[in-house]
Amino acid sequence: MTKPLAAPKGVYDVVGADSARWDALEARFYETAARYGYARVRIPVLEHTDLFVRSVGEATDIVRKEMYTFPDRAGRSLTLRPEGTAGMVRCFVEHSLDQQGLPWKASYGGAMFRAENVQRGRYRQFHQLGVEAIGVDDPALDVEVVTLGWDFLTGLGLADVTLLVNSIGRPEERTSYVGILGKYVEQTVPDLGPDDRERLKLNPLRILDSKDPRVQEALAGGPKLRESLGPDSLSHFEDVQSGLGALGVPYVVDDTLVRGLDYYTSTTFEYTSGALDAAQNALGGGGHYDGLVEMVGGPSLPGIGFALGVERILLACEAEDVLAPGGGVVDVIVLVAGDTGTVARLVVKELRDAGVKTDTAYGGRSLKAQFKHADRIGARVALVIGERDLDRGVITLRDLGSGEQVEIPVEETVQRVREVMDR
RNA sequence: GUGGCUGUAGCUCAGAUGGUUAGAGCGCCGGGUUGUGGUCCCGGAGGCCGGGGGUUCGAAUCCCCUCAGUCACCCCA
Repeated sequence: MTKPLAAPKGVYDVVGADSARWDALEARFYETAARYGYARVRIPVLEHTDLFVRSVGEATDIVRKEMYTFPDRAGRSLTLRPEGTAGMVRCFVEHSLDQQGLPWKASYGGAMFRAENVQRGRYRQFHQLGVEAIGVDDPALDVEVVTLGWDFLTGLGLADVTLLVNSIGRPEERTSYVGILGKYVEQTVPDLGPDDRERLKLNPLRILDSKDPRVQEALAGGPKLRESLGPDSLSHFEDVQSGLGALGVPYVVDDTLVRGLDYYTSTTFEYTSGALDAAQNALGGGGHYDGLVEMVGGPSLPGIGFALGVERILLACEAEDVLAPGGGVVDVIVLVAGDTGTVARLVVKELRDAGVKTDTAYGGRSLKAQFKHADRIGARVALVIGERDLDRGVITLRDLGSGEQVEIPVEETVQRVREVMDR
């Protein structure tokens, strides 16, 4: 016996009904995105490290301590993507997709990697579904993107979802606010904790997330980001809000909503679930990224998008008891009684060719055991290919739901099975 | 990365103060029904008690380390 090997920390297998739910979730997402005109693209999991350092931002936790980075055999530094937007923008730039009509609207999904400590709803390999719309600056496009995510989440049956929106303005507006804010906080709360001191140094806007009640109290009476925004930013944000209102999408303005990636500008938003534990309640989020395309080496074009966490959504669905897995793995199981294996396999093939999900019992076990197996895997119909019946040109069809059982001519198999399935 | 809690059969969990062959329920396999499941009855298989080291005559039980999970912080999906 070799030593049992387990999956590494923070990664896991998705098996059985969980996998079926996963498939259903993904299918719903891409279908929703397609209805909004977002076509699916597939981008690599591996990128040059520099892409993330430049786009996500050197000061972010992701880049500073959470990336899976390693040299390839030629010594180039590669990184397992910690998020999807950077790669999507790189794809857009690399293929000059701005030449194909703007905005470029695309959806994507897949595994992301961050070397964080593991918790429920937080893994080292986790999965996101997202969209990006690049090339046009129009508040109506913001509204479309935010609405798409909202439609998808609520369309799953989730009721306890809150949409938070904010505007963090242009970089220069933010810089001036950060200066005011930093001074204000330092003066009001001179003995800041180490966490907040670090925040102020590396990413001052995140002081707004402080857990220190004194800081929160000070912030309540302090300068607001909104007050540093220019008229363009303000009117853009107002248009977004009125656009959401016009479509009946409920939102909450949260002026402390600051996202952790450097490339965000202007509109930011987040979907949270009240059904999840407070610490891990974000289902997803996104925002505008107006300097990113240029930063990656493309033209100066704006973009907006979001990413949703598959694991978080699945957790929320579980908590709200929606997105129940559908039927069994197979509809029909073909059982063998006596020396009829050859005929049984032909019947199986015929059903499969006809598009019926079909399995059969292997291993030459007793009919009783075969029936138990049929029940176990959730088959709806059992066909018994029996030696005695076959002599008369018939097989036995049993409806496993009702227990009704009839003999049918073997050549009518597909047709009779369909009749049972349809009722 | 830091701290708390947890780790016994496929799953959920019992195993006071260390003491003989580590148990239950469910599940699985077989039989009762030589061709009939989901109910019932009977039987069986399946455990380096997460891993390593230590204390002890003796460790699932106590100590240390390690791995994994979980919760919180941090951060985010």
